[in-house]
Amino acid sequence: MSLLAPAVVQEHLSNVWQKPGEPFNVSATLESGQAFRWRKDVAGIWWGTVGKVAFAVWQAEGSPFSPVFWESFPVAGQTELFEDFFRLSLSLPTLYAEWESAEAEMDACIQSFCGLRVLRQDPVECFFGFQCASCNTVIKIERSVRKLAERYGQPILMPEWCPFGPVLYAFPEVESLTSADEATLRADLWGFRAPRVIALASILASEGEGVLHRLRSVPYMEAHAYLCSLQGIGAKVADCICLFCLDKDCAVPIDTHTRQIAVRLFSPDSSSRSLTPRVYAMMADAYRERFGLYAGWAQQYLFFGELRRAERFMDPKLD
DNA sequence: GCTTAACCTGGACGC
DNA sequence: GCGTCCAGGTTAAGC
Repeated sequence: MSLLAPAVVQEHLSNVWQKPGEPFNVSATLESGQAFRWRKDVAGIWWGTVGKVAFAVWQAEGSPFSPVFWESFPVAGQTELFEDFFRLSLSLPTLYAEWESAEAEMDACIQSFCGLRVLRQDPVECFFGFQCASCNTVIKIERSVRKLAERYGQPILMPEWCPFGPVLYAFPEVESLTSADEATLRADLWGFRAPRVIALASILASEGEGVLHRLRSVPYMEAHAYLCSLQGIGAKVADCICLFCLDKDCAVPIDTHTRQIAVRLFSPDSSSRSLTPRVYAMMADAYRERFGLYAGWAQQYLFFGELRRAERFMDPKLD
């Protein structure tokens, strides 16, 4: 493994993030199922957008303590936004010590995904991205969300050396989605979720600008209750939104993977029980009791480990 | 309070 | 090539 950045990185990514003793694993962070529109090119550079700003990010693979090179577009050097999105002000080693003493299985996850961070995404993109997740596969979610941005989002002009085209697209404004066409969304694989997108956009638009952003400043339970009150949003999607964009670090989304983990680690007797609201709450509380205020972050490590295990089971060549 | 079926559809898998 | 099953969920009806 070489820590030497490719020529294209040295030439074009002029900003560097590195903090002694503080890990940041770019690939694990962006591959762990939190965000659906980041893509890696052949040089290993990750490309994605945060609001109306596009980023290119590179780090030597498998080296979470190595420098991270990055650039933003169209305005260069958006350090505050970069550090905010990747939550780089949060120190992980302290959390690791707490998690390892709470759960033996965390040790292997931390070894494997050291530096994985929970993102602070744009609430509108996160909200609609996880709309697409119900009864779906990650590949199809990524395709559908990307299509949505291309149809209704604002283009961001990219430099000629960007391999993903002359423009990337910002995620659409809520107002743009209120006038989206259901048949078009269905053609983009949104399926039965298509009318929900339009209906939810109308509700959010009627609530006034920034209704989702305002949830960042209310307690977790209040934000979760508001999201669950919306037609088509259940406890799992509400928890994904709370964790990945609303600063609710204790939110624990219980899906098929995190449920398997909970059964294995905390409550083997619940393996045959249906995931009713009561069982959902019980499992999420079990994570919080064990991992504390950052239970959602700990869950993300265990979730990613489970995901990787499932991928290896499907395709042994990955070993 | 729990179980079940319906909602879309691409891809994997078995035949 | 074709049929069947599954996937990061939610909802409402029936019990």
